[in-house]
Amino acid sequence: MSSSAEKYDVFQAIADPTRREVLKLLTQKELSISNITSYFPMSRTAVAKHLHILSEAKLVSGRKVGREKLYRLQPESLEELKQWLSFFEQFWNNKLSILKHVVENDEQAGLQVIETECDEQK
Amino acid sequence: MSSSAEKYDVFQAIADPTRREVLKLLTQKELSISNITSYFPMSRTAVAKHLHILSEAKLVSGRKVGREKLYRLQPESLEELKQWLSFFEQFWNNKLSILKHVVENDEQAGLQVIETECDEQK
DNA sequence: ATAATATAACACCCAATGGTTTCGTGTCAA
DNA sequence: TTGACACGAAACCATTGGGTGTTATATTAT
Repeated sequence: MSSSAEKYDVFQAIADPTRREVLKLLTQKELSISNITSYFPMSRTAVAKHLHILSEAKLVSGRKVGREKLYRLQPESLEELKQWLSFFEQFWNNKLSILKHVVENDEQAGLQVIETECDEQK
Repeated sequence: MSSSAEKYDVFQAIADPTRREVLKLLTQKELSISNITSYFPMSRTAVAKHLHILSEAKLVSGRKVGREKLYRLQPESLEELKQWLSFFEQFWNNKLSILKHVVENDEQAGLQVIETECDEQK
């Protein structure tokens, strides 16, 4: 690891529950690696690796303060995720309205009904 | 019964570029496995595995039609991702002021509280 | 200076991932 | 019925990821 090229993008970075929890922690304030480690049942080295991955994805940034390294959130990088999501938003709003229609007419099976119901081909 | 013990959640499902591409394809219309495979430089089995993962994450659903299995997008599951994202949204434009505010008033322990707490722009 | 602390840098292990191929089964069409 | 097609399941393999521990280095405190 420790490659110069970035192997991790935002999508991979947030795929891990531990890393998502770290991000949540960092919304509070800057934290050192050891400090963050105290919240998790794993070694400091493991947490440092997670932080390195988050750092590659530009979701956090670390600055050296004395002998500690303080990490802080860099939430702007989540913009990429938001934009990716917005592409699908139109589709699932559409789906939800259809779902509502289905539920109104037949309200037993819910989500599973839809897959045999609406099939608009382009 | 909301199923149980799913190996793959939404976050892991979208971590893979191939799977994201599959989702994009499925926004157009239902597609069979072989049809989807034609878009990728990998075997049909590999694509089927990706589809299985997407299915576990409830991002797609498949129905058998004759000897084909047609997959369709199930974008409602992206709602979970959207909600996760919305938690951080409040931080990435005015993160400095909020961060300062949080540090001054309260320390940790309130991770879950914060999402209902500070949603006002300063 | 010395000791204690915090992080970095490695080497190593195990499990999971992502791909392959092969084989079997059910389905559609001559 | 026969054969091509679409899929599923399983075995298999290479690579990577996340975990461990150990050691090294730099900073702070005494």
